Amino acid sequence: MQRDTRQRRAIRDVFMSVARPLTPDEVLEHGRRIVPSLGIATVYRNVKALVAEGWLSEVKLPGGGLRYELAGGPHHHHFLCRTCDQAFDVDLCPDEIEEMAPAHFQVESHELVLFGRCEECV
Amino acid sequence: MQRDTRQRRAIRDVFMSVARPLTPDEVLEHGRRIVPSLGIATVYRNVKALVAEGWLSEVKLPGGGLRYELAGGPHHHHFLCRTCDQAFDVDLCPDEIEEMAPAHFQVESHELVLFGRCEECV
DNA sequence: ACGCGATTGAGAATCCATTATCATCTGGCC
DNA sequence: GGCCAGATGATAATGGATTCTCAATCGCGT
Repeated sequence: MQRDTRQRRAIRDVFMSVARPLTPDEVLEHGRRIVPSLGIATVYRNVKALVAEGWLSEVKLPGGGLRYELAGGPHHHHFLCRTCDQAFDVDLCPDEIEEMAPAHFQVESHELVLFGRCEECV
Repeated sequence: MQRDTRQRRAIRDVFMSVARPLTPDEVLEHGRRIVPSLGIATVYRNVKALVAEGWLSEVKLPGGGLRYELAGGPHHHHFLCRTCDQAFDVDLCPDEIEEMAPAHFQVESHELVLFGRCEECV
């Protein structure tokens, strides 16, 4: 059966305290403040498992690789800082957004990304 | 100096006739209908050169690698078909979109992507 | 405390997109 | 037609993200 390890607990704590989409490297960096020996393979394994059990969801932003965030939250979008490459949540969403598709196209979901400089990098 | 080769002409023709963002592989596939010997390295080289001279622009969509489209067109967004993975243009754009950022964040640009099934794949 | 099977972590291996290499080919000028 | 530097194309090499391997470690039920 699945065991409750320090590493897995640390990874969950990271997502709960940081509250924004994180790359595996960011998870590693934050997680090592809790469990210094944490390895990247463990991050990938646990993130994958947490996605499978529905606790995390994948966030695909233009450009780089996948990020992950707590699943189950309300609909929202993201802001990607061009300077520090951190992603942040954006709570608003224009409601007419899915009516913009070409005729005869079926829209299933959408993603809106703002690019710029975050508060720290302005 | 730069020479006007069959391959480069074919690649330009592909973008002008297809009129949607293309991956290098899609450019190769379409280009081979014009110049069957076309190689992927030539596609990458020419696409890169066409971006450098401002004739093409890069399109970064969530997930996979880069796509390219004719530069200089009006502001627009994209639709990505989950079934055939082809990208299409979406001409509309909600105008309040860049006002959604968190306070103290500077927005420089934005990207909106609709996901679903294109006309062919419905 | 014991034992075992799940988990970890370091490094190797893999995957995929892109770029470099280099012998061959070819546009454009004479 | 002939030259030759730029261009091509097959293949190898690269780089970055992710996964695999496997010996060592460690939850957890007994």
